[in-house]
Amino acid sequence: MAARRVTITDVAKAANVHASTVSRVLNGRAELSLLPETRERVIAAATRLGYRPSALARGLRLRRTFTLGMLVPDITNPVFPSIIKGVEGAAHARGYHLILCNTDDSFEREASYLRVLKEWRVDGILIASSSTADSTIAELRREKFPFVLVNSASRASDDLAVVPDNRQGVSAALDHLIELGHRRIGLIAAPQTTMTGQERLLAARATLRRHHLAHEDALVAVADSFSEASGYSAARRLLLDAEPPTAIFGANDLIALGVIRLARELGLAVPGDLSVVGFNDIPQAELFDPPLTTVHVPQEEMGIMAAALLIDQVEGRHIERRRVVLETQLTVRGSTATPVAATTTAMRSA
Amino acid sequence: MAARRVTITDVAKAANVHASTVSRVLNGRAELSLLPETRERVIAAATRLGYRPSALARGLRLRRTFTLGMLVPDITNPVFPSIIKGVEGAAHARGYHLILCNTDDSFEREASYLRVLKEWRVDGILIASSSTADSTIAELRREKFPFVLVNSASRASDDLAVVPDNRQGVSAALDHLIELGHRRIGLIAAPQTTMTGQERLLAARATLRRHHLAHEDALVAVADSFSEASGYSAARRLLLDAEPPTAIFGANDLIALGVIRLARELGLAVPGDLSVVGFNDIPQAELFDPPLTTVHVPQEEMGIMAAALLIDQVEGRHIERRRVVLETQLTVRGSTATPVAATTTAMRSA
DNA sequence: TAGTCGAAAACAATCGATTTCCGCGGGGGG
DNA sequence: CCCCCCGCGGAAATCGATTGTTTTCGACTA
Repeated sequence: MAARRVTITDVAKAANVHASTVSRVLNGRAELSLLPETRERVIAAATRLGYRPSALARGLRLRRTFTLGMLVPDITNPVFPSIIKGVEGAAHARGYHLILCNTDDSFEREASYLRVLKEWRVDGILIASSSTADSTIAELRREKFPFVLVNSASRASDDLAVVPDNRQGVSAALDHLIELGHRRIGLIAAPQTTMTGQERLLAARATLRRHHLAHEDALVAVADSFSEASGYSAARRLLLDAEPPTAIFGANDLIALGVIRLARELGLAVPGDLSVVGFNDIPQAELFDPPLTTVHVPQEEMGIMAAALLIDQVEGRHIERRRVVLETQLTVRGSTATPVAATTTAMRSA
Repeated sequence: MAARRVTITDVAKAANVHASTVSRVLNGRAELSLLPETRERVIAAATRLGYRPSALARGLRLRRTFTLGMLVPDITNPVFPSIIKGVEGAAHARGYHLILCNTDDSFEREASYLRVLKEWRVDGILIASSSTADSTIAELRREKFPFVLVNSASRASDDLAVVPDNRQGVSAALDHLIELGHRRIGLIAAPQTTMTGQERLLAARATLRRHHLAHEDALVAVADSFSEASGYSAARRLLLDAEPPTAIFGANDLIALGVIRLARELGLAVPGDLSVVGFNDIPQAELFDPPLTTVHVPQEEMGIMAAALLIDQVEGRHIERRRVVLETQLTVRGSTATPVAATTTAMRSA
């Protein structure tokens, strides 16, 4: 291995002072009385030796690490990189960095990582992992460990959270479909073990009810996960039905893409035979075939705000809103259109 | 804050032994002589108190952290999540975890993060950041700090690296275009400050030369980055030319998507008027409009192998191949076709 | 000239673990 | 009967920083 790392004592020796003096020079507040001459000598020695303080030792002593942990369920879901980017940027700007943990939608890995993060004494934790067991969160809450939920809130409304306005988004998506003339609208919900999954399904049902539309069980399928594959297989249950829907709302974009893939395989034209709407507006959504109509969520901003909220809490700053709800906006692209049946009807009646 | 953390001394007191004994019980090798009775007492106390050792203290003492750092240039580029997932999984399986750093293609952030990672005494570093300054790598090399390059190798062939076979991939892509009948093939290279950029451009030129095809400057544009936006603006320089190419090879998928976006805006049909090939085969590549013909790179596997290589090095295991080159495979989808001109010519000659 | 004050820097405790070195007591061999 | 060795586990040093407390020393005052 390389030559022994340079420690504070090495610098002290080189500058002919005591280690504590080095520490004071390097990060003491300005009002500390130190001879300018000493200060310079220390700084010179430190730079000459290329001294870098050990984050481990400092963290141990300070009981602070300036590090945040982040739990993400599946980093290959394109929403998350955007969120992470936001978090990372905001954290960096405020002098923190990030330990990222991919939980792969597994409770065990989530629990395991949470333990690891605590062992590392991260100053706070961001949880984007929507399936997070309530018990896990409850434990954090009980321990008063700083944490913020991103992209999915907990039932206990007092937890810090940054979320998209699911209700508004879902409602806009379905309003759009209905306005286009769709009456048989299929829903592919996300796992009901997740708050996001529950909220979006609830909102969808409410919207349909508001429009006095049927929302029979035959029109609802629950995907196993937020992935394209799950969307694909859940879509089977709707599209192979005797009376399939003319439009499908997927609880997120990947699910919607899964639907589109199946539709294509079945020879259904999208949006000709089937309209599809997603949720999130992942990057490149407009380059898909067809360009995806979806509910836009300000992903990077969500990350930025979550990091800010967490750091505010960590630093004991006053927090105004404990739950930040970000507005969403329906982005209409090419995957939705007037249903064929409706067109025919309209033409007949004309 | 919560009640004081449980330390090893607390456990020791509870079990009526000395702290050193607790340490021995909890992670002493089996051959250590300890009364089974003591062992049980300690374990009971530890679980009862919910003892979790401080990674900070342990790392300080052990001079090992079982943590890897990873530098990524742009996490929103869909190749990276796949690679990261591989790295993360492999690391986790071997008892390591990951600090992920998004450098945003900035030298400064890269340097800054590298410093941070060393301060944290990570056991090794994975560098996927293709633009990494040579000086940075040289420093790591000089310090004998364990590191592995992922997805892009350094010129110094002795560095550990896991890379796709750029030459083979690029050549397959261009062979394909040529076989389809394309003669004016445009190249959109990636930044020539990156090894990946250089290698792919070099390989492309070599392939064209092999086929005795022109590769005039008018047919080559260099993108500023590996992003869709850069691909888009670089494509301008080729497609707005008096005699535009009938096919374009983009140095990665995002660049290719940028080309497609521009083509669409210009009213060019892809692949009708313009064939496009990318590199990497990012997730969802087949769902784009048109489905992207691209060179498949085993991304997750690349991550897995890189992590394995790094950990092997960290643990002092013997390393067989210092540079792992993974095979690529051209995946033909919908974005490439016979050029219109060629068709016409063929028909004429028929 | 002794005493006081204050600035500057050294000393030492501490964070929480690991590990080397010892001490104690008992059993076996000489 | 004494000594040695071994099994068990305690004491203390160590990793590298930070920070409250002392010490030192020069200047100033009475």
